[in-house]
Parts: sequence; C-alpha cells; structure tokens
Amino acid sequence: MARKTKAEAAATREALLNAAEDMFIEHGVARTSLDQIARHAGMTRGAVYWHFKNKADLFHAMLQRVRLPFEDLVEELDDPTLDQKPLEAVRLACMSGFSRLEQPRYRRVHSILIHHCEIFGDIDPLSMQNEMSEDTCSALLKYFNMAAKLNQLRPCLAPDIAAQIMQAMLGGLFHDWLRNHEHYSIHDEGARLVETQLALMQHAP
Amino acid sequence: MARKTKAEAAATREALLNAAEDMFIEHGVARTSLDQIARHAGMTRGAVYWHFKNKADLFHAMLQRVRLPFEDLVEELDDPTLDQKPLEAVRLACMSGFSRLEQPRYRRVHSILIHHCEIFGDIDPLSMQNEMSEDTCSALLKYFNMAAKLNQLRPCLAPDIAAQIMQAMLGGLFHDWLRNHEHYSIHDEGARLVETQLALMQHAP
DNA sequence: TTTTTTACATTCAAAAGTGTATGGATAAAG
DNA sequence: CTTTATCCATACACTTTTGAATGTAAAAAA
Repeated sequence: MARKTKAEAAATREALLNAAEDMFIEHGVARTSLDQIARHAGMTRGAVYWHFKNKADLFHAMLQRVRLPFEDLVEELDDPTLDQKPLEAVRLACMSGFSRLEQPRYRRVHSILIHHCEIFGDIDPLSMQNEMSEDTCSALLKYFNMAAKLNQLRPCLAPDIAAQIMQAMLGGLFHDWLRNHEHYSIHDEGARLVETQLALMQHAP
Repeated sequence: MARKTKAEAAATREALLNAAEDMFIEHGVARTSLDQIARHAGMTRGAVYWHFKNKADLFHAMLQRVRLPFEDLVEELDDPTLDQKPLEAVRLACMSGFSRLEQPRYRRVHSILIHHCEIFGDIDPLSMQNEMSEDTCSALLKYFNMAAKLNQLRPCLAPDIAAQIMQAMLGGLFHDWLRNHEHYSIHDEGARLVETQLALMQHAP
C-alpha cells in the first residue's frame, strides 16, 4: 500500500473514529469488531492497528474528542455580574451545556459512554460517569452555597440538598434525552425544567 | 449424567440465574460466556442449554424475576385516605420503591440492565428503560393532576412540568445510586430529596 | 417392572475475532 | 538523488465462543 501524506493519514484516523462512533451507536461497543469499523471507513484492520494499539485505545481516543466539565461551562460564561446571581449562573451553564450536547458528536459519544458500552479492558465507563457526576455536584454546591449566603435560596432549603436535587434532575434528564433525542430538544425541554426548578428553589422576594 | 428431581432441576435453574447475575455484574453481559456462568454455578454449558435457549433467553428470564412498575407500588399502599393526599401517595410510593431496590436481587438486576449491558440479540435495554420511565412519568402525572385539582400544588407549577421534574430527579437518583450503592442508602438519601422536592412543589397553605 | 423422558455432561465442528508478521509503494528526510 | 520511515493491505496462527450432536444414569410414567 502506498504511503499517505501526513494530512491524509490524519484524515483516515478521524474517519476511523467516526466509523467507530457509527458502529458503536448501532451495535454497541462489545458487539462491533475492529474489522467492522475498518470496513465502514472503507479500510482494513491494518489501518486500525496502525493508528491505535487496540480497541480500548481507539475507544479512549474517541472520548478525548468530547470532554466537557461543568466548571468550564461556567467559566466560559465570563460575566462578572453573575457573582451576585449564582442561580442565574447555574441556569446559563446548564443552557450552554445543553447546546453542546445537541451537537451530534457530543451527543453520540456521550450516548455511547452511557448507554452503549460495558466495562472492558482498562476502560470503566462507570467510574467516568462517577467523575462527571461528582464534578457537577461539587460545582453546583459551590453556587448554591453562594446563593444561600446572598439569601437567594428558600430558607427551608439546605444548599447541599439543593445541589443533590439539581444534579439528580440534570442527570435524569440527560439520560432520558440520550435514550430518545429524536423525540424532543434537550435545549427547550431542559430550559423549562431547569427554570421552574430554580424558581421553586429561589427565595420569594 | 444422572437425572435430577423436579425440585432439584428448578434449583439448578435458579442457581444458573444467580450465577449469571454474579458474572454480569462483575464482567458485564457481553464479556461473560455461557461457560463462565455454568462453571460459576458448578455445572457445564449443557445445563445452560437445557434450561435456556441461549444467552438472550437466559437474560430475559433473569429480568422476569424483578419487574416493578410504579403503579403497582401505589396500589400496594392500599390506603383510601390517600385519594385526598396525592403528593403523600407519591412520596410513599417512592419510599416503598426505594425499599425494594435495596433488596440485593432487585438492585443487582437493575444495575445490570442499566449499567452493565449493551443491546444484543433481541434484547434492547434502552427500550426497556424507556418503558419504565414512561410508565413512571404517566403515573406521576396522574397524581400531580389530582394535586392540582385539590389546590395542593403551587399555582405557578404546571402538573406536567412537575411530573417531568420528579421523574428526571428520580431517574437521576436511581442511576447515581446504582453506580455506587455502597456509599449511601437510597432509602435515606432518597427520602430527603423526595421530601424536600415535594415540599418545594406543594402549595404553601 | 419395563419403558420412556428428563437433566444434565461431554464432544465436535464451525465461525468469529484478535494480534502479529510481512510486504509494498511512496512521502519525507538527508 | 538515495535512503529511510511511514501508511496501510494482506496473510497467518491462535484463542474464544457458540450451537448442535451424542451419551447416560436416574426419575417418572406405563
């Protein structure tokens, strides 16, 4: 086989990752062979074993393309007036998170991670999910604590409980939407749920 | 091999299902072979193929042991005074659901269904999860509608939004707890979250 | 008691998947 | 211009798993 240009080689690597996403979504991670991935990208397993050590390595590379921690979402807002409106910061962070998730690549890879793969090799999707949920919960707790100090939280509502409720609701919404994203938009539905939930939590002035 | 008594045969069938749960939890559904299941139960694949058509059939039999629809939980309460207190009915149904989930068999099988299996054969865990969540959501909607009619819901809170929020929160809590049940009790933590969530939703008298 | 099922164990053939080794054409380095 | 390293296809050996076929001793039916 003829050697390819550096750019061409990088392109086939991306093509392999795209093909892997397709097959993983359709048949699950465990049930798709490296041969199926290669064929779907118009190549053979030789290409796969050149670019990746094995299936776990390919899977890891696929995940690297879509990491999004909750804290980053807040920082990207970059609005200094939000320091006085932590609940609004939470709302906006959720909204921009929803927007990201509606990009096909983000949605597909998270769907694979959560709904279409089991533990295999050195990849443990459950521990990854635990990391994500703990990051989210601690970030939320930070803002609910600020809200409590600013007297913007209902007096009967403890900040840690609020953070847990919010994180559980976001996680549940996330899971539900990933299961059937074609039925509704997480950006629109999520907006309604998050807004009313925050309204319920907010101190009535 | 010597033929077994009917009772003995039924016992080995249960033993095979128990062994399957063990292996599925530990290694995932796709990565455990029928031979591993049989060996873990102290038998060979012959026993498996006698009692079950194949892996999907065994999986299906395993699920049959633990079905629990939300409506059944409400009916089991069997308290006529709850007709006037729909939010209390929801709370109690959640509590008894939590209790059921803390039984090892229920917890393990649901953990397998949600976190340790991919689509395979004619088994699609995602459609099963969809059924579960839709059942829960429509049941919740029924009770939130009752609450709205009895003026027990905050005026600013639409019943369908309330049902969606509640279902998302329950689902998120469920997923989180299944991922690390050893860290906390869903009965205790769930009680706190559900109680405060319902308190937030309730109409202040 | 004799006959027939039952409840498995054992064996076999076939398929599928993995990792590696090898080859070859060419882009890139010198 | 030579040389080398790259990018990928092809071929091979190996393991794992499956489903079916066969064997068989005892329970159950007759």
